[in-house]
Amino acid sequence: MARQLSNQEIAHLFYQIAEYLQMQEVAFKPRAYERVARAVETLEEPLGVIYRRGGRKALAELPGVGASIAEKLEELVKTGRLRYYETLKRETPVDIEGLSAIEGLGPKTIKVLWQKLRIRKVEELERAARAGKLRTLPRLSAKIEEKILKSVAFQKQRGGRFLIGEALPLARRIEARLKELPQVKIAVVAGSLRRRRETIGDGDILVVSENPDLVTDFFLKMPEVVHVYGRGKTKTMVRLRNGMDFDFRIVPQESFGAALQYFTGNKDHNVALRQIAIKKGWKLNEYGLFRKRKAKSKKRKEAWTKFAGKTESEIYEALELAFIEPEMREMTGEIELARRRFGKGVALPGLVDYEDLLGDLQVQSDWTDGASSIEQLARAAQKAGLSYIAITDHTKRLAMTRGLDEKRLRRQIAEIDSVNRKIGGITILKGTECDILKDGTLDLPDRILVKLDVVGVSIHSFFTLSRAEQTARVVRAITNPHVDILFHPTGRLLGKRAAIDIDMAEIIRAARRTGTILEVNASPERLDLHDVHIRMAVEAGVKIAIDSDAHAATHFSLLEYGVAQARRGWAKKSDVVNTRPVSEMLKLLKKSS
DNA sequence: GCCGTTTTCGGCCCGACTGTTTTCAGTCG
Repeated sequence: MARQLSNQEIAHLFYQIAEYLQMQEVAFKPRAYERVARAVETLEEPLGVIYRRGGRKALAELPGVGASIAEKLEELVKTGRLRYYETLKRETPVDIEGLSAIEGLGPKTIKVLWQKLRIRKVEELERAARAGKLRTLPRLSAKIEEKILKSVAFQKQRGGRFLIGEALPLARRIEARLKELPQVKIAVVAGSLRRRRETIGDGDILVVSENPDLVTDFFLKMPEVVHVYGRGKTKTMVRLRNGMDFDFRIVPQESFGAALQYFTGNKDHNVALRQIAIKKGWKLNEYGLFRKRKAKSKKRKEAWTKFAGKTESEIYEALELAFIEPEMREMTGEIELARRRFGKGVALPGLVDYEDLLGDLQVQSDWTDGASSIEQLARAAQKAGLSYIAITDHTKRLAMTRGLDEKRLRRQIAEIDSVNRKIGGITILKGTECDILKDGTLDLPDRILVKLDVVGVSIHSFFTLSRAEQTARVVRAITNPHVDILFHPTGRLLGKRAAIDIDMAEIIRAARRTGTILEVNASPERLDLHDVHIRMAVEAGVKIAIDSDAHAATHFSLLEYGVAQARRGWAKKSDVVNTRPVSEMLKLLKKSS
């Protein structure tokens, strides 16, 4: 049996196929392969699982997959190989991913480099550029050699995507600075940052100003800017010191809505909107929504009149769509939903809001690996606008954190009682983040769990059990009648540790059966559950809790990322238990039901 | 290669910037 390729690997393969086809100047096919690559990347289940359940037919039901691509996916799942790809690779045996990652290098140039200079990979490109060999080729020059060398150097120091926890604060600092300029009417973060994706490739910021030159100068003089890729009247692209690329766009006031819509994306969502416009005989671009003007004379070839574009909602309205929140614009069914909801005055689907959280159900204190005392945490939470928190320190199996045993937890319970008496206006709940042991039993006995208000459980060991074992382990843990919440269900650490292999559909069914709440952990390197699983959970009627997992009094601000993640998972306020006052929230936990 | 609120065939988003160009190709988002 062939090794099972991950969805990510299959997507990479398809991206490469798209590049090869572009190289051959094949029309339209590249986009078809890219579309499937993007779809495969965001699937919640491995393709192999989908195939074993429903065969080639199930593959063909994926968006953008027809008969031909379904057959190729089947071959990949069954054999781990794809002859079509291998043929393309044989014809042009180049490191197409590495080379296209170089700024300004696309399939056409890569093809010429291979044909004329036999350049296959980045190191060979670098050597040829240094030797001044590229300038002998058409459309290339000494200047481009320099550009390529600079880009190669950038590539080496770049660490891929950035966590939203780093990228968003950086973008907001830039946004705030621009807003202080009297020439700037509006400055707003757009792109994947505005959609609050968990990781960010490039930053986007949109500005309305009547003095673009001056504002662009100001932007380029910021201390963070280390390189300028290009500068124009409306668009300027730079590299920042932390390695992140940043696009800066300036539009006139009357196009602000259209520009914000366009620069927020995502790409597929925008394409869908433009297609709707075309069907109505209109045109949509970043300047507005246009309809054809009646031709007065035949000499004027094309005349368009703008009739919407000042605000985003105007655009959606004109296209007969209910307004779609940025976090939902990922082309995963939001357009269809917006079409159905149009004109019914219903926001879709009424997402949980950034102001909605009243409590936080996972907080660690200095009793284990947190940095702040229970009292400090409570006061900081209060300042952050919360009316309750649960102290959920680790348990003894996690020895490196000095995890609590039954005895110390009893002492902590007494301590919480005393802090609760001392400070008013906020309720401190007694809780735990109890370790799930290898066999699915818990690190603390029931007789102490029953004393607690909030019992969270989580996995911190045996990350590599088989899917079946891992699933059974967690199902057993949450079947315990004292367990209220499953904390960070997949255990992933973005950029550091993969998610455990677990059947999330089964976990969601078990959560539904047992009344267990699933956590959306707001810590930027976790953001766990992720969006597709939140959506599955919410659709199944499972409640979620958005927790900061605070390890210090300053960490309650992280809750924002958890709310963003929940919104990306289409969660409503009513789906989130800690949007409710403490007494109501407690009623949703198991022991009360 | 995919797909259907005009279509099972004939379409497929659209504009900015760069460099080497005298009118545009390539790349990017």
